[in-house]
Amino acid sequence: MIAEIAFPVPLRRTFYYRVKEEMLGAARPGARVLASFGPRKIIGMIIRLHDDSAVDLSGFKAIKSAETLLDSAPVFKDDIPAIAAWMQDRWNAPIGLAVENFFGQFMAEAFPPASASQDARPGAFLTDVQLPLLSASLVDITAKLSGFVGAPDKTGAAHLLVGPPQNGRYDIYLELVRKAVSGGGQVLCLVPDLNLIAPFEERLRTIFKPEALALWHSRLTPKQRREAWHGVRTGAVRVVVGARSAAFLPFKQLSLALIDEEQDDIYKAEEQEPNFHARDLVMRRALYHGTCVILASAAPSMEAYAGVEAGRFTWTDLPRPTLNRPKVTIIDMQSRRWEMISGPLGDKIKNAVDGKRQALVLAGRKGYASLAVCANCGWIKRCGRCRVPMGTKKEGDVSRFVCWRCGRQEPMPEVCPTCAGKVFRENGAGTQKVEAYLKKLLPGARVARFDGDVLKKSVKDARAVYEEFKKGEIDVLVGTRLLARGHDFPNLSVIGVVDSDAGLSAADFRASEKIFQTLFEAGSALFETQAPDPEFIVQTRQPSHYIFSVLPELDYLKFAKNELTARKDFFYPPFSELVRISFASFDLKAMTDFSEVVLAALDAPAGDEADAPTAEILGPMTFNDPKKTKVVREYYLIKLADQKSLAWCLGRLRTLKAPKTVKFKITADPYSFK
DNA sequence: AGCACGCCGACT
DNA sequence: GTCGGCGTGCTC
Repeated sequence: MIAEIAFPVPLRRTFYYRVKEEMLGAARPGARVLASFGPRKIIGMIIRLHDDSAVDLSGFKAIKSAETLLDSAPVFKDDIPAIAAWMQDRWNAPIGLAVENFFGQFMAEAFPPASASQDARPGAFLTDVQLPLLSASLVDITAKLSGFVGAPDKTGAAHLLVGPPQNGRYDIYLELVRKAVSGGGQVLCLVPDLNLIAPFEERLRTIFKPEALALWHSRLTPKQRREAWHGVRTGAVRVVVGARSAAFLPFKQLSLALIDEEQDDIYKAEEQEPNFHARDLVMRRALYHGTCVILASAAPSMEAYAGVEAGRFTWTDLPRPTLNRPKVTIIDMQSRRWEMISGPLGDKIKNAVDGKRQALVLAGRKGYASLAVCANCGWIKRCGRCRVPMGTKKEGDVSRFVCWRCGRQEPMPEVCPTCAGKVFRENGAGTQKVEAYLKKLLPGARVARFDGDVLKKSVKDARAVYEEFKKGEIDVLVGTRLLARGHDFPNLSVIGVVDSDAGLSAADFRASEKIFQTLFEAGSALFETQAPDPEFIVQTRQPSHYIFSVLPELDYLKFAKNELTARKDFFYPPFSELVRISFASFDLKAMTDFSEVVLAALDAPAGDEADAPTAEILGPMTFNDPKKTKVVREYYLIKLADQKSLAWCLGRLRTLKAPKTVKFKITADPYSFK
């Protein structure tokens, strides 16, 4: 018997080992084995087993034998070999690293199989505390979704719960989680970031005993990590609230997976191998657990929405008050190049304050300005490390340069180093600059700021600012996108967005989606306000962008239908699978020569490979690396019809090795286009 | 990723 | 003459 083994190394391939006689009975795909790998001994996972005759072993000097078997019984309910292979086909994740992510620090540990007795009494995990009665508007919604939890399917369905986080979303979560656990299963609650874990856990803690509840995120101590992981494995833990890496936990029997803010692209792990998308991974795992997946969002991703259009997913609306539909105004900033707060927006804020109402102003970024230019000679300060233009921030009366990329700070010189000019023009509006401007514009008004810097300085102070605004002790609050999502301020009458198109990159096919989502979430806060005639004012330098033609109605469905049609017409996800291949080199010719080789490899000549899919190729997009001016870069986007073609394409690309002078990177399902 | 092998610079 | 820098290559 021959075993194909994946090792925790960044290689997209398996290795052949002989299975020893005494191991024959117990060796099976999914079992971990110790084997000598080059000069060392490491733990890998059996991915497949073959009869000796079925494998061509010529061309190998020797075939080693796997030494010891760690697992006599499966650790995971899921088919990990299949999932890891799929992660390699889908995200170009090295198969062995994909496997390793499921075990984490416990990869080399052997554990006794979980006993069956531990999950005998689901009631034992609940406290005696009863959930408060649901408000009438939530009863039907909860009943509908509960039905899915009780009758999970195996078709890969998901259920969308659509609406802003305040309107009872958490009340529904609690009901569903309780129902799932009462039915004898486990629950995974995935949240986008660390600070959403605590409030969620707090609410769960009222109905679950502490030992039945676990948190999972990057800042756990080793001890907490161990307890949570083994608790999930043995079934002692019934509910996990975690960030995206919780998608890999060894659930014994998952009966509900809840993905909060499903549209957040933080769920795509792109910076580190193995790359994966937590939402898609959980949905794949759900197939093995027969789990009900709930995707919650105020503005669902196009992937989720497409599932609804195709009839694969269901859609449930949260109640949404419609009496206070805000008036939306788009302000064209092209002719107002030097204005930060346009006249109309300034007037509305002033009116709001005069009428004892409140205003929220969202700026594109924290800090003061995004760019400082010498007014005399045009000199621009650049970061010594990153080569990107530096922004400025103020501490008291002292201005400093800050790099937006690496955070490095430098003192601002008295005079321009090239022309000795004394005046710097500071372009681009950060929260500090907007705050300063509004304080001048509205003498007497109470203006405050809430952004990452305030939060970093003191969480308590930031909290206080937030509470003061909520209580009406602050008239105008200036903040970043941090403030856009899911708040209710009853006396809010105006929301202004200063640089709404700051993130509208032409290269990113998801740019419209992202901008609509943030603006929609921000605008939605006005649906909740008690103030009459709320106004949502959005400044942009690209008013002709189609996003601003659908924004005024603040109608997600209208946007989604539009956007989905555009995606279909231009053959973008979710209608195609995307691969980005990027090249970087000091040597332009070597780079272009190699990229030609790569493109030729995808363009399978007729007869050479009959089953080669057709790929639509976009590019090259060429640019200089701002970090190192001598490096040239380019990338292509490859669009493929389905996951099978995607797997073929990645397999083909993997066989190509770049010359030493050229850096070559493959990104499957890319989310960032900087 | 590790780990070995290998080929050039500064040391007891 | 040797210790050790990290470039390159390999793992069934």
